[in-house]
Amino acid sequence: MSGTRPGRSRSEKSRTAILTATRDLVAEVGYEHVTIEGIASRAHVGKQTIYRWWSSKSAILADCVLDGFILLPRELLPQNDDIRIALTEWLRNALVAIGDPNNASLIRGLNSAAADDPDLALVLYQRMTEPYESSIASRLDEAAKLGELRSDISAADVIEMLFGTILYRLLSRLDVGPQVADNIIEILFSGLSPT
Amino acid sequence: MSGTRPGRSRSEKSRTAILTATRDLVAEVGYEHVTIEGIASRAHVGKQTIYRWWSSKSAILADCVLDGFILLPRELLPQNDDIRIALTEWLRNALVAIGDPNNASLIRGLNSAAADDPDLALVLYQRMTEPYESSIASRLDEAAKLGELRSDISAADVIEMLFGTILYRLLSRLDVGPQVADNIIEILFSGLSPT
Amino acid sequence: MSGTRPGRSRSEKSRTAILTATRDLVAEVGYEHVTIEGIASRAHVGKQTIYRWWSSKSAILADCVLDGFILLPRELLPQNDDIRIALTEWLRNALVAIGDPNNASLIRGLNSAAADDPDLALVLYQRMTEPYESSIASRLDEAAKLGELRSDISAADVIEMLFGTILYRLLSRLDVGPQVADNIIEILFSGLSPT
Amino acid sequence: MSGTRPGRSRSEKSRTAILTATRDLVAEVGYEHVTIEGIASRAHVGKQTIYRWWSSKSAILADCVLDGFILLPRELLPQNDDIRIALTEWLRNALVAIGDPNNASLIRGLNSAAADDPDLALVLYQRMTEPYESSIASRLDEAAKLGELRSDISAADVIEMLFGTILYRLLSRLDVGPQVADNIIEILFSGLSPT
DNA sequence: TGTTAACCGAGACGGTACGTCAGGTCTTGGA
DNA sequence: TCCAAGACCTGACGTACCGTCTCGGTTAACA
Repeated sequence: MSGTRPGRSRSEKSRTAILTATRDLVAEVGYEHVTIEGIASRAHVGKQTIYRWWSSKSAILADCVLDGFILLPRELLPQNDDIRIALTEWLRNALVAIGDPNNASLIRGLNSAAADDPDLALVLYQRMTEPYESSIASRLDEAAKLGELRSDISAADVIEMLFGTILYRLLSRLDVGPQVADNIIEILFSGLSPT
Repeated sequence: MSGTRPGRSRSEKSRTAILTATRDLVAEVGYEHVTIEGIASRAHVGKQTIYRWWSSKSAILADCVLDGFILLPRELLPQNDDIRIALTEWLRNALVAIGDPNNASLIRGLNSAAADDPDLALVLYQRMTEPYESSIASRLDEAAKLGELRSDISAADVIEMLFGTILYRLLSRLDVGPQVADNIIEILFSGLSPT
Repeated sequence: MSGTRPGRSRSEKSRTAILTATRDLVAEVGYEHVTIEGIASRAHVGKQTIYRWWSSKSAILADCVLDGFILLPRELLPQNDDIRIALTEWLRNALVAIGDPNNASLIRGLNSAAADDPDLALVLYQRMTEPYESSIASRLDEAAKLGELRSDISAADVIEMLFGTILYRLLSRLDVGPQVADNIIEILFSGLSPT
Repeated sequence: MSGTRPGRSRSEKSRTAILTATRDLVAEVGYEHVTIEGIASRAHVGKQTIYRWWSSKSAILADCVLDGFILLPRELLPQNDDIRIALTEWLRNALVAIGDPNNASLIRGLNSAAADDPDLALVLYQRMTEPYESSIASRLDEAAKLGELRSDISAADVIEMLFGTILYRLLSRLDVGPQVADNIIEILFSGLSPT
């Protein structure tokens, strides 16, 4: 009653080589200029081995993300008492990380892949932001319970505004300097209305 | 006494046909699946005529934007006395417009083009958002003068947060329903801090 | 225990289809109007398959000749006791064969290919005339031994004059009627000097 | 009742420049690689000026020949008393002339043009060989009258054999050394039959 | 002395074919 | 059954020329 089939089993070595090569190539030349043949060549792998396990370039990239081959520097939310200071710090770190050309290329690549394969966009964006979201969301909820924040605001909406602002800066500019972190947090916390 | 060069002059008809075909194809099949040959064929134009005037697919798309062939529904800021109500209305309209599949495809296409050609991203994003930005910015400034808004906040930062949030929703989801407009504006105006 | 390289081996079917299509197209439209795309299309073959194995149009034609895909009607020298009658018969047959429009087109094509690719001319002309030459040369030598011909004359020179005369007629005229065979042989055997 | 039309008349300068450029290009790169654009560029002439007066590449080449822009070194038949010595000398000179790479290229080019445009072949070959033929033919006739040659042989046939042999050597070999002149003349005069 | 019409160089136009790159499939021999 | 290698057909790439069609400008005969 074993589920094992006859024949040679999948080569973990090839799988790893393919995902590594894909991630590196996306960072180096951009998603659009990555080719299956280029991946196969760099990974010392036959094209058929790629097509046997993945259906498209974006699917490989998706696995890169799901298997942790692509990992933005996971800036954990600093354990500061003041939620506002913690968030400012985190945002500034995130902007610095994104400022690294390698990371920026990767994000732009993921962005292209998502634009090309809308069904994939959900998976990609969720996995990319998930680790950050969970820590931020719990911190926001906690702060709300402590009365440091309004409690009638959805953490998801806040996070969406944060990530959207970061992504927009990345896509619309070549530089994504961290200097705006303070402004964003100020607006986010105090709002536009005069006091 | 003239600076005109010898030879037949550029055909405005061909130029228009190429830009129109490009815009339509991007909306129909997505930026990555648009081919120069496809554009030439649809525009009844020789490939060389395209390559004579543009250096790449993204350059054509850039001209589509610069020449107004791609124009998101230009939602003017409603002339409401209350800046907050006006902005909410505008954001809701914008989200509805972006919810139209045709517009969404175009934006996704522009996004891909920008990701592939970073030097172009600046032009693209600026021209895309320019008409909205100017009207919103002046309205924000005006409101700040009237004391309806804080005056120590950069309108550019606010606008960036608005557009970022919209773009993020578009890219990370298949639907971009207008129902979140209220939440966003609420956060933007009142901030997260408890009153 | 084998020198075979890895990978799929060359398709004999494609090779044959390409050579056949080339030969037919040269005969149909003339060498100059044959295109690689036309060959590929007629042979139901990818262009790359052609370029993988041949470097130019003339190289394909060379292989057509070397592999026997182009074969002028191999007029064997009639087994007549009299060398002169045999040669006259043969020359007349050759002129008739060359008079066939299909054959004439092929020869014209080979001629163009040779003119375009001098390094190839040698191979082409040798292979084209080889079957005739060997039979004629041996017959001439034999006749010389029997005292029917002068023995101080190079058979190669004689053959060259024969083929040259035929080719010249083919290239310089639209018709290459067989009626001159007698004249040529008469000159060749008896010479111009008065008896 | 004058036939002259109003308007600018044809530029002789352009016509000359076109024919010169064509002749030079054929000699330099070979007939097949000569392009109309190349001719226009080299002659500092608009393409339209070429198409206004000629219908094809081969037609230009025909005019080159007809107008004397292409002229093989016109080896006149030496005025030797002995027709045989005169012919040998002439043939040797002709083979030397054809041995010059520039001339060989031109002849190969004319040959290609003729192969491509059979209706043109007649004109081309006739004009190319005409000057030689006339002098040789008259000399042969004269010799026949003097009893130095058989009188029942068509001079045209003899000339054909001579030119055919030369052309064949040119096309089938890279070198066309003059050393065979004696052999050819010997065969031509004495024939193959044993004395 | 204009006017008219055909010429001229230049060069953009819609196309065809070039030779190359990559896509996704199929076929080798070997693990 | 998987694997690396690599040939296969397909289709798009960006370029070179084709033959045609404007451009502004020149040049001759006619009015």
